[in-house]
Amino acid sequence: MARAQPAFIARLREFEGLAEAEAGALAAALGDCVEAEGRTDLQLEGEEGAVAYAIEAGWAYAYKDLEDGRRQIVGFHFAGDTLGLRTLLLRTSDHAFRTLTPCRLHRLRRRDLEGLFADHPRLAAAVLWALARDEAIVVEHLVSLGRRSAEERLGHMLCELACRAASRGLAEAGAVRVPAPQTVLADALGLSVVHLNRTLRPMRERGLVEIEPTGLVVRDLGRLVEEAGFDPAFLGIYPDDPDHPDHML
Amino acid sequence: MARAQPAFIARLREFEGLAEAEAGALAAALGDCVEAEGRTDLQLEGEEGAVAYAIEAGWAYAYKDLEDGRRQIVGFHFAGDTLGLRTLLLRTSDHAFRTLTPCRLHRLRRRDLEGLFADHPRLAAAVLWALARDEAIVVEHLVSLGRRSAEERLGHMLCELACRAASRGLAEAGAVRVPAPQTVLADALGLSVVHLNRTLRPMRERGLVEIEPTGLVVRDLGRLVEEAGFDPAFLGIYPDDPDHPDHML
DNA sequence: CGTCGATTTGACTAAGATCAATTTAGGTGG
DNA sequence: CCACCTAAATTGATCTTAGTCAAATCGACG
Repeated sequence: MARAQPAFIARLREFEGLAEAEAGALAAALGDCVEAEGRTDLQLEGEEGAVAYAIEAGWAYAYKDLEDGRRQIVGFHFAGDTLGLRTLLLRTSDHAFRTLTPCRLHRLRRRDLEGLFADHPRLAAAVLWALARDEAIVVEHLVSLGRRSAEERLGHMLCELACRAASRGLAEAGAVRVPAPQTVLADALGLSVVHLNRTLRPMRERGLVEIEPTGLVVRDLGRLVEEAGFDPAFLGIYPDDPDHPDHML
Repeated sequence: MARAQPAFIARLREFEGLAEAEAGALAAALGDCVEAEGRTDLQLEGEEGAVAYAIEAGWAYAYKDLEDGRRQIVGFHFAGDTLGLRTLLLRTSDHAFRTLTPCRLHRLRRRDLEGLFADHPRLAAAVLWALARDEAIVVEHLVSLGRRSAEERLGHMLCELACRAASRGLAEAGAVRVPAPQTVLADALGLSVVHLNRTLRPMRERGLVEIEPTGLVVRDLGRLVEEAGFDPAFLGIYPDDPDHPDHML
């Protein structure tokens, strides 16, 4: 029985014209899905050595804990994204991953990945591209933390998340749900929960976002993008081109 | 006449056992060096399309300007590092590069890189590794900006730079010179120059660093690493292993 | 009904920014 | 050699942003 193509492969193919054989080999390496509960840490070490994941469904995030309990969230990931690939490549484990919602994940073992690159070299180039794109997002996040005010950071991050999610079809009725509690958003933005909450208020009053028990909902992405002065170019997304597959909302 | 191996190739080889043919092809693609003056922006577009650089000598940094003049420096780069590779791969140009000192650079054209990956697929894996390592550094920087105090940030960044520089043989008599004025350090750390200067003072008084006209000099890296609680694991450097080639100072 | 985590609000504090001089040190021209 | 210029470094005074502490509220769920 033929199965639908894994989300990670679909995303790679948007960029690199992968041959059937390559896509097939990658699909074989991805194998079956594991289920993970919401709000749990993901294991990066299995019985067979280091693993990374390709997300099939659900949201997760990468974070780093400091010794004294402070925590910085590095980025959010969902269907089509990869988790821990860098860690797998570098053989270090400098940070951790945690689910926000229940997730369906493909395991990626280092051994399999190495074999894959040896047999299908173009896959290395494709993964290289995926990694470059992830890094562009991290860099933009870094710029926000270094030089933008709380309000600007929040606006930019919500734009980034909503644009990415929308471009992968995760918008519901024109709205994008970010299934993260405020504690998590605060740790991503380098803010205290209290200050995040206060920064959020004016945005809620203007109808840009809404807080629901299941997470924050971006109600008016267009206006948010405009008010935040957000430029989605670094995402490789083209929101103004209705003919482009990434056109959203 | 045989020339010494470019620094970038030497660095790749530390990690991936590249065959002679691969190293030779990469060396051919790198070609001759360009000279760049200190304190000048690097062009990312040439007559032949987008270019990136592999640094042979000198220091440079990647930065992003915001509309209103604020600036965030993303990272510092020197011999063996690459500049603009991500931009080249993604075909976007979301930030810029500027030299600190006079630099000797190899140009890397997109066309050449694509041909290289097609002919020598293991090079794609090697570059993938280099990119992963760069990203680990960016992530650590991001954590600093989000959750560490000015003093902690400064300590960590100096450790990172000094460890990296030392591991590539850029230490002089046990000291590492970071050829950056305080304005640049401040923009990297997300601080004002005034506050950076004040944060620097206690470190100078304790003899950890020194300010000289040509830049900041890290005098006692060991103590700095200890006081900052810096863990160089994410750099892929092993300072405590005298047998390892990365052993420093 | 009670509990627990998440959210919200108020009052106060602190880290770091901003503004405004002043000093320093190299480099330049005379 | 000296006067002068400029970019960088330094210092003081004041202001703002965001953090901390503490308490109250809310909502889902057993």
